[in-house]
Amino acid sequence: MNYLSKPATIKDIAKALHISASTVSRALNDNFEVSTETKVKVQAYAKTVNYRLNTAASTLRSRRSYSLGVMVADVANSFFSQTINGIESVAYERGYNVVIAQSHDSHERELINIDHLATRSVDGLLISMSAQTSNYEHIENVHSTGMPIVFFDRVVESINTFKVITDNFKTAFDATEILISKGFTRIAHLANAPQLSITVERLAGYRAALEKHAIPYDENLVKFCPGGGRDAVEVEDALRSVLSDPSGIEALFVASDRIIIESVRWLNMLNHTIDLPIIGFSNSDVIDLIRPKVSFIRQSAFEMGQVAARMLIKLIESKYPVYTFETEMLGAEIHWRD
Amino acid sequence: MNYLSKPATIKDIAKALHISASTVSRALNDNFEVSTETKVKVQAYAKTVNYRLNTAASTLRSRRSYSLGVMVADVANSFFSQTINGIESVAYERGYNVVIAQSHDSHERELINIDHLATRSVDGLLISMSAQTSNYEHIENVHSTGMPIVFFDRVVESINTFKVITDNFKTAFDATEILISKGFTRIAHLANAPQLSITVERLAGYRAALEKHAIPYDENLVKFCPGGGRDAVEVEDALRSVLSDPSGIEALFVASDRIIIESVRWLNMLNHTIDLPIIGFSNSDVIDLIRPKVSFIRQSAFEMGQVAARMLIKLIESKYPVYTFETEMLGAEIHWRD
DNA sequence: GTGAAAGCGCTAACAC
DNA sequence: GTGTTAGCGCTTTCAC
Repeated sequence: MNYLSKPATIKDIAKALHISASTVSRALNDNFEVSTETKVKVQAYAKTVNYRLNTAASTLRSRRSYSLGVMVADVANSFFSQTINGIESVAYERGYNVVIAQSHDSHERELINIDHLATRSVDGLLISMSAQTSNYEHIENVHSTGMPIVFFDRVVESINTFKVITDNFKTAFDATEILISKGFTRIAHLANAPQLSITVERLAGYRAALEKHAIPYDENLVKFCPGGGRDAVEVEDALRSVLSDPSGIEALFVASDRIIIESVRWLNMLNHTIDLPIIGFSNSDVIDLIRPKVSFIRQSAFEMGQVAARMLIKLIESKYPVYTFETEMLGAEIHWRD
Repeated sequence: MNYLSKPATIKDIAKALHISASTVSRALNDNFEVSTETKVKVQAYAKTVNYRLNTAASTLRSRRSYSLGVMVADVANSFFSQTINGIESVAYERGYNVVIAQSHDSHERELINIDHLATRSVDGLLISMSAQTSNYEHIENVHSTGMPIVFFDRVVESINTFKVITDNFKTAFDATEILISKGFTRIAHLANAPQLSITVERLAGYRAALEKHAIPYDENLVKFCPGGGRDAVEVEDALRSVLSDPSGIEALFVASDRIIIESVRWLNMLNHTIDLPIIGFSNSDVIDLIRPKVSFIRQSAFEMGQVAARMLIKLIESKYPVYTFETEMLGAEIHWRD
């Protein structure tokens, strides 16, 4: 317990073992040029003195930090926490750390955090956009410095890089069609913030399904929640609006977890006077315990994290500049509950 | 869009402005010795060239990273995500970054992550122990290097530093007493992993309440979940065991969010043949929507994060070694639901 | 297979 | 109020 003793450095080890600092560095990095003998000796000694790499020095010199920055709206959101777990699983396996930041769907917070992450010497960035962002200058800024970026879930069309998304169009289409197959035609759609890529895609899927079945699209049945459902009042307003539609509604298609929760909460407050089939996007692990029952669409969040992390590491480790970028689409599972 | 151009350094700015690098550094750090004139000039120019501090260099030189490491079991756990938000709110205000790592309640993962965090040059650590940890050598190791540490929620008694906890004894006592006041005497207790501080404290509160009301303590009604409820089977086994008690049980006191969820899920699978009042610790924001209804104990998670962060920053910024440490206790709210 | 030397970008003592 | 200088701990050529 040598309290407050300065951590041992490579130099210390070199001195103690009567070899050069460069050899110690090589031995610790398992460099093939070093003899097994010295490697073992160095590594053993390093352990006894509780040696810890000074990442700052290493990063400064090698220009590699072996850490990935992740930017999500909220870690409390099940979808994102699952994505993070996917990212971590790949990152750790490949020798990378993960640094997480939250935008809380605020453009300002996102701006600051992207900047923090970028300056905090990460080797690359995994980004899912905040609901309140419609100006992408801050992203373009770091991207233009050569920082590798991969978007997931909520992407920016105009920035040319790797992206991983759910097949939102198809999934929303299928979900809407299920409602139609149950005989519902007056289907309200509670959407997320209008500028999000996922919002646009899901709405398009919903519209396409209506169209296919010759159900007229009624814009009064579509309500956006600019705060992403973060504000209970906006959800309440949206719900109230579609529920008071003169022609009535028969079912509800909800584009996000948080909006589902607030909708259900509000419906519960009305003491179950309204019986409305609900289907929506949710990766919550307790959605099955919530009453009234909601049917849900589960995205492949963990897998999305994995794919995104693999893309990013590929980008980081590429010896040559990458000019061709792919967008990978993942499927989702629809769980219908009567 | 000078694509792939190397980021500007302090030297570049110095050269362009015909001043020295140190003045630039001072100007960027808003040092009082620098004239307002040069400050403005430097900061303006820095902005035009999109200057970003190289944290690695800064940290290496100043031995300060202005970032706090946080170690929790799971960011998906509402209690922890709320704590993290509290930590962030204080950290940002005081100019610190937050780096989050998850143990997933695995001792091995915790070991690796503590090491990563420590080497990732954070100025201090906020730690909530994993459920599966009973050997604290890895913590003692980093602590002995002089790394400031603050424990929150799940603390290690034997390590002498600042700690923030919920008053688990009192809260568990009160909750148990509520059940008793409703006329229940056969109250089962589903506990978290036995080595966690919170488990011990909550169990003690439960016992004390029984004792006060002269209800005999029956160890058959107390079941631990070593995995912290991470494994549905362990919860199922625990439940099955107390439910099959020959003398029967009348109510359930559950010590953790995850264990509540798994309990409710299992009870639901039995098709509501069992009607059992449940009270438990939960910071979930959807606990009110779950059926059957559960009464819940809400900890001051956000506040706990704030207090812990303040303590840590105090520790970090202290000019002199700190020898007297406090443990702060926070209250919790009990929400009874009929 | 190992060593010597240079330097990453920044900060902070010291000088004036 | 500003400049000079040294060096944080590490990696990586270039020698041999």
